[in-house]
Amino acid sequence: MTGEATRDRLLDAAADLFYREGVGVGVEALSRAAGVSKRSMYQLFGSKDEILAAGLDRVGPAFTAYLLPAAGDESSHRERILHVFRRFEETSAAPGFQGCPMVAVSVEVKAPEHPARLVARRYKDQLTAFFRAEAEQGGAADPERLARQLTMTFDGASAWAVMHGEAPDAVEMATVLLDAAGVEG
Amino acid sequence: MTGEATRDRLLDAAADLFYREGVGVGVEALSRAAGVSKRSMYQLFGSKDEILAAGLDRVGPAFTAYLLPAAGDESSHRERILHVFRRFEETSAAPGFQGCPMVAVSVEVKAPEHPARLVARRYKDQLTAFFRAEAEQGGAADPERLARQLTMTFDGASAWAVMHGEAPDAVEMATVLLDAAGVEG
DNA sequence: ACCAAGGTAAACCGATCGGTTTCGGTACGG
DNA sequence: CCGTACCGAAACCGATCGGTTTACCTTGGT
Repeated sequence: MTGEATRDRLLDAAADLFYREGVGVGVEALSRAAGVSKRSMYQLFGSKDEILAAGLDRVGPAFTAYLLPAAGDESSHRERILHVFRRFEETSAAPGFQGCPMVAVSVEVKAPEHPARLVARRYKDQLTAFFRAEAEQGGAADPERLARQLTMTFDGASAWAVMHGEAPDAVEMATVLLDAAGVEG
Repeated sequence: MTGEATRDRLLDAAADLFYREGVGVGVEALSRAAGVSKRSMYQLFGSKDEILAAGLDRVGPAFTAYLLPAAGDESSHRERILHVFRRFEETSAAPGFQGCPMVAVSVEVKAPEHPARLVARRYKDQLTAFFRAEAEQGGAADPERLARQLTMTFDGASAWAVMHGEAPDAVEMATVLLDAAGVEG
């Protein structure tokens, strides 16, 4: 097996396992689940922390691509923003939903400068940047502020879903904020 | 030392340590930090999980008392709600803030029926219930919905603070929602 | 003065932690 | 046809995991 494939299998398993069971899972269990020997793991990465960060970085693009509207999307800026919250409501209702993976890692890893936390923040900032750009083009009174509020709505709804086992109405709340900011569509 | 005091010292240390370092801390470290022998720990509680739940339950009342306005408070319902977010902004700016302890435990512990998660949800529901009561008396169009939105604002702001190391403007966002729901004051 | 009750310290249990190393293959390029 | 680069299996390292147990000590009530 080529090194690329080994690396991919490892990181996929890492992302999945760390999300489902928490960052406390041991490298032994990870090795087993990934079908990759510890030897190979430690030749590809220097430590479990690096694997955690790289695993997050691997699912990051899928995370973004799933939430954001498709490339050729033609709907209004308001609708493009609401698309994110519709996607959210889909996933958060599914069994086994453990909250936003970026937030989960940031909460579980206490060291603020841990590489995985930097990765998590990067993807979360991507989401906020998307909101800001759409808010701006949508004519929001204060795009920066609205973007921050929408991101908080996303993560607040995520926390609600974790604690109550059911998705709250995130689209509705985003709508209120869009209305207040004067984003039509 | 009386049994009460031992129990209290243990639970205080547990709440503090589990919050600061995560639920992964070992019972050995907890025993050391609390100044309570493992023997005593396991006579008072049956397992680490029970200690975790009991520790959360011990700080719960302080958590609620800190956020909610004082008993004899005379301000408007709107102001009483905003009081919670002002309190939040105080704490979330402090160094070592790791997010809402109730959410943190719910994220770190993956088993949905873990006793500690039931405790966490109970206190979070207390907060939502407070919002709902104030929203109702404040003349909100849909008190239940507003209460849910305010709780999501609280937890969303908490997540933002964890990821960015600085408190977002939660009071401002709550204000937008109060305005939209027609709560004056 | 004495005896439980309840505390501590510390050894101990098997399992697992993150991480390293050894060994034996096996596939591929010269 | 052979070297070598990569791989997996598994032993191994000291440390720690959650939890139990033994042995000793302090304290308060009678």
